[in-house]
Amino acid sequence: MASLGELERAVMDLLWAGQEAATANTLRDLLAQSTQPQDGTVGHVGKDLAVTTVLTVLSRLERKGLVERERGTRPHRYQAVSSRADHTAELMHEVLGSAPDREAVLARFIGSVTDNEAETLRKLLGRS
Amino acid sequence: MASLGELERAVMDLLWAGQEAATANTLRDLLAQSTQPQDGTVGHVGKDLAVTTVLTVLSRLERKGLVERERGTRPHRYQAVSSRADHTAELMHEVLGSAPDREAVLARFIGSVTDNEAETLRKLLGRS
DNA sequence: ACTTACTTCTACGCCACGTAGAAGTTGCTC
DNA sequence: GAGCAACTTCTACGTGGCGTAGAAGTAAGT
Repeated sequence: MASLGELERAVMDLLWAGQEAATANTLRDLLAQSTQPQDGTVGHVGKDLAVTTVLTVLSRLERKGLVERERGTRPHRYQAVSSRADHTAELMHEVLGSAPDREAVLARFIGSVTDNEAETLRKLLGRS
Repeated sequence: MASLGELERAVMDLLWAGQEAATANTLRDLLAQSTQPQDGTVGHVGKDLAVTTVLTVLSRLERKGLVERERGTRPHRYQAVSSRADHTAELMHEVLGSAPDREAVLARFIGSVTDNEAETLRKLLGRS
């Protein structure tokens, strides 16, 4: 239940980027903009999509529990359920969780982490 | 390019479990056995598959770079390219890699790790 | 040469996802 | 309060991955 499609990911990226809940139309516009001349934004460059397409995707994301919508307001407003960092961390746990040899995995994982990140991890883990 | 199907995963589990390279037939038998009365093995319980099915899956796994085969021997022998731990760790890096806020992700990640694992991680990270 | 074991090719059904039109609903305006 | 405009829901189609396997091709032993 982990992976997202390309468009789904693009939408999530937008939702994660903006702090406010967004409408389908807003998202459609943002998705269209992303392609403009000098594009800085990543992802799904400049798709000019129908609003219904965005809505379909949002529904699917809602079904997957990644997005929730306020049904009260007239144009429903959508927002990510959890932050990107939370979601990614959860994904990592999911990947790790399916392993019978968690420690071995962690060993490999740590083994191929950058020095900076190792330092970060040490700090996060508190003093040994 | 990450996720595996159910059968693909079952096959990988077998390849990861056995240390020797295996033939399609062997794998087919192992997949069939797994269902027997008192099953201990996880996964895909007791599918009685055609050998061609297993071969198809193995080809796909080969294409994905997870498996390699010796073409010399007459019944080709298949083996996992990397250990399960390596593969899982790689997956974790993949998940993490797609995040612009790696540190935040790591923070969340270790925030929800068991005490034991935190301890393991401290050991793995060693002193500076 | 014939049979037998093994491999490759081709294929079908299902489901996720990108994509969107058609149909239904709600709220504003005259 | 009837009609329009905006919005949502329903339905659907094309593509591609995966489970599944038969048909066709190839090699190896008798």
